[in-house]
Amino acid sequence: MRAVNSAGFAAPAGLTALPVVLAPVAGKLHVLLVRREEEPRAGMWSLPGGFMSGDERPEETAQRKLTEKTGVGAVYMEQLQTYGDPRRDPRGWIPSVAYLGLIDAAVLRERGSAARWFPVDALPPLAFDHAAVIADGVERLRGKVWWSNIAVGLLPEQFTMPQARRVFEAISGVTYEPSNFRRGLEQSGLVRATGRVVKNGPGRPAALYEFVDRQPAWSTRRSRVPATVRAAETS
Amino acid sequence: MRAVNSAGFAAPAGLTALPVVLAPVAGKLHVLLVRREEEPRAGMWSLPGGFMSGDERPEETAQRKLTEKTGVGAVYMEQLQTYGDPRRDPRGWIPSVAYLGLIDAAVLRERGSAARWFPVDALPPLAFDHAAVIADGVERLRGKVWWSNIAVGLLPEQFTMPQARRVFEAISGVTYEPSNFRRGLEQSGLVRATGRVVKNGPGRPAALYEFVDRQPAWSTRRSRVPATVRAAETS
DNA sequence: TAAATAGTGTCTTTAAGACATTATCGC
DNA sequence: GCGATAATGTCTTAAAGACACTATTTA
Repeated sequence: MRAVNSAGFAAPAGLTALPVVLAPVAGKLHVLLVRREEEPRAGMWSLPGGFMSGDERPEETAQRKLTEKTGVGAVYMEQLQTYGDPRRDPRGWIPSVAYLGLIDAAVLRERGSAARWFPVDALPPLAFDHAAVIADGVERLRGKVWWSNIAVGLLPEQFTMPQARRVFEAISGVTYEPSNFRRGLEQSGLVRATGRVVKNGPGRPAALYEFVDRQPAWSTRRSRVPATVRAAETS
Repeated sequence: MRAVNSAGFAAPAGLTALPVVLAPVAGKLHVLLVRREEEPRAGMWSLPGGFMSGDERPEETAQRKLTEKTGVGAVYMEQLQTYGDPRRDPRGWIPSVAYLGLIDAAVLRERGSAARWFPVDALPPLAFDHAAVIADGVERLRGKVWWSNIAVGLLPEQFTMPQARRVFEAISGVTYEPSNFRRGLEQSGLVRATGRVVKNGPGRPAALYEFVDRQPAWSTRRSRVPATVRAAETS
């Protein structure tokens, strides 16, 4: 499969959007996969990508493909990177622009769709280079979760500290000491108490928190802009 | 300008590589720009990009275009992101894959080429969305410089602490207290002393350091994988 | 009241910022 | 010796980890 544009330059045979949709399920980070219905690699598990059409922005394509194949949209979507090796797809030169999508796991429950959640540390054989793409998505999420409000995409509008803690634990794969977790998240400046509490069964009721910002934002905690505070004179 | 591939899908009219080449010059971070020779936007300053050919990997194209237009290659090159809005280029749907390139500023000295260094905080009017692309490159460099050995691309093989400090200061735009800078860089685990020293003029001779790793690597300092060390049991 | 869960307080260790002091060069 | 530059040491503050303790619910 080849393509040439009207000016004679080589052009890709197509451009695909490739959403890596992550969510914590049962305490572990999972990724959403679908079975490929067409050749090549028909029957294999893969990310729910698809061709871009050139009349919408790439993020829109990623969202649309996701919705078409799963019935839901992601709460959060950001670009990861582009995989453009000409030999990555046997059909020809087809670069993929990968996206990281996050979704409140409670929303999507594999409702008969072709999509299924797999733990990111126990993936089935995957088509193309999708295993590497997933690894990049997981790394991005782990790297940002404490420094940005990216977890907006994984928690309900209001949540308790233990709830947030379980989500963070699923993401990073470590166990947080509850009081230190609380202190860390409060000092991040990303969340605030709503004043409300919820009671679930026995135990002290939990206070409800919410994100200060639901648009992408960074923690107020210095992300290594240390140095003597005397900023270099901006000449 | 349009393109259609042999399977009938819409395809981009072309795919360009867009290197954002940064280097500290005279204590300030600069970016390498060229004058556009062709329409559209002929005569405007722009990043030294060019069309990918489909027979090389995108990073190779970025390096090649850079070398063609400036006579030198970057020491370090990593992908930033892809700008794929169909309306970003008046010629048609032409996504650009942006790369961050780093170079030892001493190497390239605008040797009559069409390329020129501009301070990143005093850019001329730029073609297309290149101003935003440069901003993304600068942000990536600033965000990584303390946490990875990305500065390998900006320093000679062996360097002194004051030398490294000046580079870091140019990147971040702040002034570091020398002894704290030294401690921070040493504790990063990224560099080691070679045992050699250099004398330049008056003053105590400076010890030479080198990067432990010249391939991309992360600082050993915890990048917020805090939590109780008892990692969650990997089941 | 006991078990369960949430939240508070505090002690210790480590990293970061400020700054004084010492070391080694050219002249 | 003196000025210049590099390197070391130390005091203070703030963040991170461990852990004991208190609070509020259901049964």
